[in-house]
Amino acid sequence: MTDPLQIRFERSFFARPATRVARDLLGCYVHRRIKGKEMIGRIVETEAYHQDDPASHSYRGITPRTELMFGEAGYAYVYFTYGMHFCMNVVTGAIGTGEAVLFRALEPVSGTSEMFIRRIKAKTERDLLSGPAKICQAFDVGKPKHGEDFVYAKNLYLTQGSLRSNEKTLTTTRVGISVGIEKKWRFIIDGNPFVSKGRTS
DNA sequence: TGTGCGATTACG
DNA sequence: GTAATCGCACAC
Repeated sequence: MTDPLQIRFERSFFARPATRVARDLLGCYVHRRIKGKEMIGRIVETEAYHQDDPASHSYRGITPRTELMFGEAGYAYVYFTYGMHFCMNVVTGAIGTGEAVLFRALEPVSGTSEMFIRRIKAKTERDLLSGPAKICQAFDVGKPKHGEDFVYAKNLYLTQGSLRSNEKTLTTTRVGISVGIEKKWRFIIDGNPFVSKGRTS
Protein backbone atom coordinates (compact mmCIF):
# COMPACT_ATOMS: atom_id res chain seq x y z
CA MET A 1 0.00 0.00 0.00
CA THR A 2 1.18 3.44 -0.92
CA ASP A 3 1.90 5.91 1.84
CA PRO A 4 -0.19 9.07 1.84
CA LEU A 5 1.78 11.79 0.08
CA GLN A 6 0.01 14.58 1.93
CA ILE A 7 -0.24 16.70 -1.17
CA ARG A 8 -3.45 18.68 -1.35
CA PHE A 9 -5.44 19.45 -4.46
CA GLU A 10 -5.96 22.83 -6.04
CA ARG A 11 -9.51 23.91 -6.60
CA SER A 12 -9.02 23.49 -10.35
CA PHE A 13 -8.79 19.73 -9.81
CA PHE A 14 -12.41 19.70 -8.70
CA ALA A 15 -13.64 22.25 -11.23
CA ARG A 16 -13.89 19.58 -13.92
CA PRO A 17 -16.68 17.19 -14.95
CA ALA A 18 -17.72 14.83 -12.16
CA THR A 19 -16.94 11.75 -14.22
CA ARG A 20 -13.33 12.88 -14.58
CA VAL A 21 -12.91 13.86 -10.96
CA ALA A 22 -14.48 10.59 -9.81
CA ARG A 23 -11.93 8.65 -11.77
CA ASP A 24 -8.99 10.73 -10.64
CA LEU A 25 -9.97 10.51 -6.97
CA LEU A 26 -9.47 6.75 -6.95
CA GLY A 27 -6.41 5.98 -4.87
CA CYS A 28 -6.43 9.38 -3.20
CA TYR A 29 -6.86 9.84 0.52
CA VAL A 30 -9.56 11.23 2.77
CA HIS A 31 -8.21 12.60 6.03
CA ARG A 32 -10.30 13.36 9.07
CA ARG A 33 -8.85 14.63 12.35
CA ILE A 34 -10.85 14.73 15.53
CA LYS A 35 -9.28 15.99 18.74
CA GLY A 36 -5.81 15.34 17.43
CA LYS A 37 -6.55 11.81 16.28
CA GLU A 38 -6.21 11.33 12.56
CA MET A 39 -8.12 8.86 10.45
CA ILE A 40 -7.17 8.16 6.86
CA GLY A 41 -9.03 6.24 4.20
CA ARG A 42 -7.96 5.48 0.66
CA ILE A 43 -10.62 6.05 -1.98
CA VAL A 44 -11.45 2.84 -3.81
CA GLU A 45 -14.93 3.52 -5.15
CA THR A 46 -16.61 6.75 -6.27
CA GLU A 47 -19.77 7.71 -8.02
CA ALA A 48 -20.32 10.67 -10.34
CA TYR A 49 -23.55 12.65 -10.30
CA HIS A 50 -24.61 15.39 -12.66
CA GLN A 51 -27.68 17.34 -13.79
CA ASP A 52 -28.61 15.02 -16.65
CA ASP A 53 -28.86 12.01 -14.36
CA PRO A 54 -32.41 11.46 -13.04
CA ALA A 55 -30.90 9.79 -10.00
CA SER A 56 -28.97 12.93 -9.09
CA HIS A 57 -30.29 15.36 -6.53
CA SER A 58 -29.37 18.12 -8.98
CA TYR A 59 -31.59 16.69 -11.73
CA ARG A 60 -34.52 18.91 -10.71
CA GLY A 61 -32.45 22.06 -10.56
CA ILE A 62 -31.49 24.33 -7.72
CA THR A 63 -33.32 23.69 -4.45
CA PRO A 64 -32.34 24.56 -0.87
CA ARG A 65 -30.73 21.15 -0.59
CA THR A 66 -28.88 21.11 -3.89
CA GLU A 67 -27.76 24.71 -3.96
CA LEU A 68 -24.30 23.57 -2.90
CA MET A 69 -23.98 21.24 -5.88
CA PHE A 70 -24.42 24.21 -8.21
CA GLY A 71 -21.84 26.29 -6.40
CA GLU A 72 -18.08 26.41 -6.32
CA ALA A 73 -16.20 23.13 -6.67
CA GLY A 74 -14.27 21.65 -3.78
CA TYR A 75 -16.87 21.98 -1.04
CA ALA A 76 -18.38 19.02 0.73
CA TYR A 77 -22.00 18.30 -0.12
CA VAL A 78 -23.37 16.19 2.71
CA TYR A 79 -26.95 14.96 2.59
CA PHE A 80 -29.21 13.11 4.98
CA THR A 81 -31.21 10.12 3.79
CA TYR A 82 -33.43 7.29 5.00
CA GLY A 83 -34.00 9.28 8.16
CA MET A 84 -30.69 8.16 9.59
CA HIS A 85 -27.75 8.22 7.22
CA PHE A 86 -25.40 10.89 5.93
CA CYS A 87 -23.46 10.66 2.68
CA MET A 88 -20.59 12.87 1.57
CA ASN A 89 -19.72 14.26 -1.83
CA VAL A 90 -17.21 16.71 -3.14
CA VAL A 91 -18.72 19.34 -5.40
CA THR A 92 -17.25 19.40 -8.91
CA GLY A 93 -17.61 21.27 -12.16
CA ALA A 94 -18.02 24.92 -13.01
CA ILE A 95 -20.19 27.22 -10.95
CA GLY A 96 -23.75 26.88 -12.20
CA THR A 97 -23.49 23.16 -12.97
CA GLY A 98 -24.99 20.68 -10.48
CA GLU A 99 -22.28 18.09 -10.16
CA ALA A 100 -20.64 16.13 -7.38
CA VAL A 101 -18.72 12.96 -6.66
CA LEU A 102 -19.94 10.63 -3.94
CA PHE A 103 -17.40 8.81 -1.81
CA ARG A 104 -18.74 5.29 -2.02
CA ALA A 105 -16.02 3.24 -0.35
CA LEU A 106 -12.65 3.82 1.27
CA GLU A 107 -9.99 1.40 2.39
CA PRO A 108 -8.96 2.06 6.00
CA VAL A 109 -5.35 3.25 6.10
CA SER A 110 -4.78 4.51 9.61
CA GLY A 111 -6.69 5.49 12.72
CA THR A 112 -8.82 2.35 12.53
CA SER A 113 -9.26 2.14 16.29
CA GLU A 114 -10.71 5.64 16.17
CA MET A 115 -13.07 4.52 13.39
CA PHE A 116 -14.31 1.57 15.41
CA ILE A 117 -15.32 3.98 18.18
CA ARG A 118 -18.01 5.51 15.95
CA ARG A 119 -18.74 2.47 13.80
CA ILE A 120 -20.22 0.59 16.75
CA LYS A 121 -21.68 -2.15 14.59
CA ALA A 122 -18.56 -2.81 12.58
CA LYS A 123 -17.07 -6.19 13.35
CA THR A 124 -14.17 -6.18 10.93
CA GLU A 125 -11.96 -3.58 9.30
CA ARG A 126 -13.80 -4.27 6.09
CA ASP A 127 -17.02 -3.05 7.74
CA LEU A 128 -15.54 0.34 8.64
CA LEU A 129 -15.69 2.34 5.41
CA SER A 130 -17.35 0.04 2.84
CA GLY A 131 -20.31 2.31 2.10
CA PRO A 132 -21.08 6.02 1.77
CA ALA A 133 -22.98 6.26 5.06
CA LYS A 134 -20.35 4.21 6.86
CA ILE A 135 -17.71 6.74 5.85
CA CYS A 136 -19.70 9.59 7.37
CA GLN A 137 -20.34 7.65 10.54
CA ALA A 138 -16.71 6.64 10.98
CA PHE A 139 -15.49 10.17 10.28
CA ASP A 140 -18.29 11.85 12.24
CA VAL A 141 -19.45 13.87 9.26
CA GLY A 142 -23.05 14.94 9.48
CA LYS A 143 -25.25 17.79 10.43
CA PRO A 144 -23.24 20.76 11.65
CA LYS A 145 -23.58 20.90 15.42
CA HIS A 146 -24.11 24.64 15.68
CA GLY A 147 -25.83 25.50 12.44
CA GLU A 148 -22.67 26.20 10.45
CA ASP A 149 -22.19 24.78 7.00
CA PHE A 150 -18.49 24.28 6.54
CA VAL A 151 -17.21 23.64 10.05
CA TYR A 152 -15.29 20.58 8.97
CA ALA A 153 -13.13 22.27 6.35
CA LYS A 154 -10.12 22.46 8.64
CA ASN A 155 -10.20 18.84 9.75
CA LEU A 156 -11.51 17.06 6.69
CA TYR A 157 -9.46 17.11 3.53
CA LEU A 158 -8.22 15.18 0.54
CA THR A 159 -4.68 14.40 -0.52
CA GLN A 160 -3.29 12.94 -3.69
CA GLY A 161 -2.57 9.30 -4.24
CA SER A 162 -2.47 6.74 -6.98
CA LEU A 163 -3.94 3.42 -7.80
CA ARG A 164 -3.00 0.45 -9.90
CA SER A 165 -5.79 -0.45 -12.29
CA ASN A 166 -7.97 -3.35 -11.21
CA GLU A 167 -6.35 -3.37 -7.79
CA LYS A 168 -8.17 -5.35 -5.15
CA THR A 169 -8.64 -3.72 -1.79
CA LEU A 170 -9.82 -4.60 1.67
CA THR A 171 -13.22 -3.00 1.27
CA THR A 172 -14.15 -3.74 -2.32
CA THR A 173 -13.64 -6.49 -4.83
CA ARG A 174 -13.77 -3.99 -7.65
CA VAL A 175 -12.07 -0.65 -7.79
CA GLY A 176 -13.70 1.96 -9.91
CA ILE A 177 -16.35 4.56 -10.43
CA SER A 178 -19.99 4.23 -11.28
CA VAL A 179 -22.14 6.66 -13.20
CA GLY A 180 -25.90 6.74 -12.96
CA ILE A 181 -27.71 7.15 -16.24
CA GLU A 182 -31.50 7.02 -16.27
CA LYS A 183 -31.55 4.86 -13.19
CA LYS A 184 -29.38 2.20 -14.72
CA TRP A 185 -26.06 1.86 -13.06
CA ARG A 186 -23.03 1.58 -15.20
CA PHE A 187 -19.96 0.42 -13.40
CA ILE A 188 -16.68 1.46 -14.85
CA ILE A 189 -13.46 -0.23 -13.92
CA ASP A 190 -10.70 2.31 -13.93
CA GLY A 191 -8.17 1.27 -16.49
CA ASN A 192 -6.04 4.37 -16.63
CA PRO A 193 -2.98 4.67 -14.42
CA PHE A 194 -2.68 8.11 -12.93
CA VAL A 195 -0.17 10.52 -14.18
CA SER A 196 1.87 12.09 -11.42
CA LYS A 197 0.59 15.41 -10.31
CA GLY A 198 2.80 18.32 -9.52
CA ARG A 199 2.97 19.71 -6.05
CA THR A 200 0.11 22.01 -5.16
CA SER A 201 -0.43 24.34 -2.29
C1' DT B 1 -50.74 21.05 4.82
C1' DG B 2 -50.32 16.22 3.31
C1' DT B 3 -47.71 12.29 1.39
C1' DG B 4 -44.46 9.08 -0.82
C1' DC B 5 -40.01 7.81 -0.85
C1' DG B 6 -34.90 7.93 -0.81
C1' DA B 7 -27.25 8.37 -3.85
C1' DT B 8 -28.40 3.01 2.98
C1' DT B 9 -27.42 -0.14 6.55
C1' DA B 10 -27.97 -4.02 9.46
C1' DC B 11 -30.27 -7.91 10.77
C1' DG B 12 -33.41 -12.06 10.21
C1' DG C 1 -36.35 -9.87 2.40
C1' DT C 2 -37.28 -5.73 5.08
C1' DA C 3 -37.48 -2.37 9.21
C1' DA C 4 -35.62 1.80 10.77
C1' DT C 5 -36.71 6.91 10.50
C1' DC C 6 -37.23 11.87 8.76
C1' DG C 7 -36.29 15.63 5.47
C1' DC C 8 -37.21 16.84 0.86
C1' DA C 9 -39.86 17.70 -3.26
C1' DC C 10 -44.09 18.02 -5.16
C1' DA C 11 -49.15 17.24 -5.18
C1' DC C 12 -53.34 18.94 -3.43
